[in-house]
Amino acid sequence: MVRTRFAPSPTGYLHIGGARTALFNFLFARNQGGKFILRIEDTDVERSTDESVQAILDGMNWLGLSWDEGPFFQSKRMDRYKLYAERLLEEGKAYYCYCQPEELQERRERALKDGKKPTYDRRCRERKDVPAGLTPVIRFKAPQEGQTIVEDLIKGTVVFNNNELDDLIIIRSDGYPTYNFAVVIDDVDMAITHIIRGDDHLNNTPRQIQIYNALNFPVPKFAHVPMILGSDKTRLSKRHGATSVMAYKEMGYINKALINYLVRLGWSCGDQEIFSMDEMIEKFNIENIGKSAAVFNPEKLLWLNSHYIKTMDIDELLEISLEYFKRKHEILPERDVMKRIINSLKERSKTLVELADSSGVYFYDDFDYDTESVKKFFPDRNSSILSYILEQVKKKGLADEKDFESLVRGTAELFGVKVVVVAQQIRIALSGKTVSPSLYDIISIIGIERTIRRFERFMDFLSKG
RNA sequence: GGUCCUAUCGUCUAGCGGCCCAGGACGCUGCCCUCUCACGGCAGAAACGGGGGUUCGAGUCCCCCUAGGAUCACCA
Repeated sequence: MVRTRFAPSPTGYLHIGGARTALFNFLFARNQGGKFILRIEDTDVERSTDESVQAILDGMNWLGLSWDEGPFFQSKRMDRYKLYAERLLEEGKAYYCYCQPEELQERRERALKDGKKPTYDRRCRERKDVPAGLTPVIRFKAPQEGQTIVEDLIKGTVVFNNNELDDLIIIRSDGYPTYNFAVVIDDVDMAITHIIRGDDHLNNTPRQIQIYNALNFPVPKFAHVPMILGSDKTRLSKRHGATSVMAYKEMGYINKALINYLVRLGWSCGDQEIFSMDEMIEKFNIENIGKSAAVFNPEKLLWLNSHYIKTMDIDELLEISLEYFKRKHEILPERDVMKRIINSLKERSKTLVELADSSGVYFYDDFDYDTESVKKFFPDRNSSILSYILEQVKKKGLADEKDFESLVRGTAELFGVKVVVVAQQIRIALSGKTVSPSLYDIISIIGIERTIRRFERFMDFLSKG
């Protein structure tokens, strides 16, 4: 049975890179009929916060990445790490080290200055005495000869010389385990079969394999996925814009669009660009994950978002866009009117924020008139075309869109002007601008009464010069 | 600096020795559609980092160079 995991440290929100790692783990588990486990790596007491834990959970939930087990917390598993550290100690595979952080730091810097490798010199390895007043750390006795080989599902076979790897600390002086140790114990306890994570961990992998070996644990399969880079090809960070998953929700992105964007960043399935969650699960595989880093491209994400806005079921679109409309307007019309509003706006909105922002024309009757537009389409402030149309509407009403169109065309012909001119004059009267949704959409949604009022208000405005 | 990873249009990518004078997508440009803005449709510009091999044949395999990235903590 395949078991994968996502193991973030709660030192901030769920970011784009983490979300993609989580997604790949999720998809692989689902594709294989396995389990997806969530684990919080909070052994760094200084930097871990409860808010971050919540932020990560929120992000996962919004993206729809549901986990089967957990969340497990490393901070609640201290006895497990202690147990195995002691076992290594007993078997002579680990030892106490009394070197203090300051002196280690100093030695590292000196080595670096002399152009040497800044590795730990193993000086406490054979130490027998117990210095008073010093709390020790526990170090892993790493093999000094031979090689450690990582068989990576994405990168292939990667060979590390053991003399490159030093005796890493597995238990800190405060009793907390370090990452490379805790991660091994956890993955074994949770029976993880496939470790899919960012390739910034590739260099850690041989150390972890050595610990698996020392403890006689079976080594899981590794798949190191390439990083996500910013537009300047450096690691994606705040400098490149929003990196928090929830910030994208704030900006009006749809979870499905973000997921869809993320899955295609580093993974492909022929020429297919659009994937539903079910399709992703069905088609996802590790073989088609690329080997090189990918640059995050906000334009493509925006395109996907607008695609989902355009093609999404209207009821669903209404549901998810409601909160954005509520942010913008005190009261909202009833459901079916909202649907018509959204339908008229969705073709020209790339985000849900844009969708809500562009809805003003349906909500307010007391808008300002854009001076440039008025100047352009009413150079002598003549409202005769509008008053003719108003007259016709009052007399005959408007049956449907066809009716409206023939009225506009008929009017254009009658006054000897282009259809565009008539349309734009109406548009300005109805919206104050030269850009708006389709005229008949506006008229039919706000109703004939408000349409007439807007006409009269504008003609009044014109006459006052 | 050591170690490790990577290298096809600006970007995401297809390509797993001949189907490639390299395909798709975003973006860009032009045209069409059109009551504006959009949507949509059509067309176009745009790439195998460089050098050596292997082979009848290389974007595809090997080596070197170059360029990016990652990592070298009592962070994860």
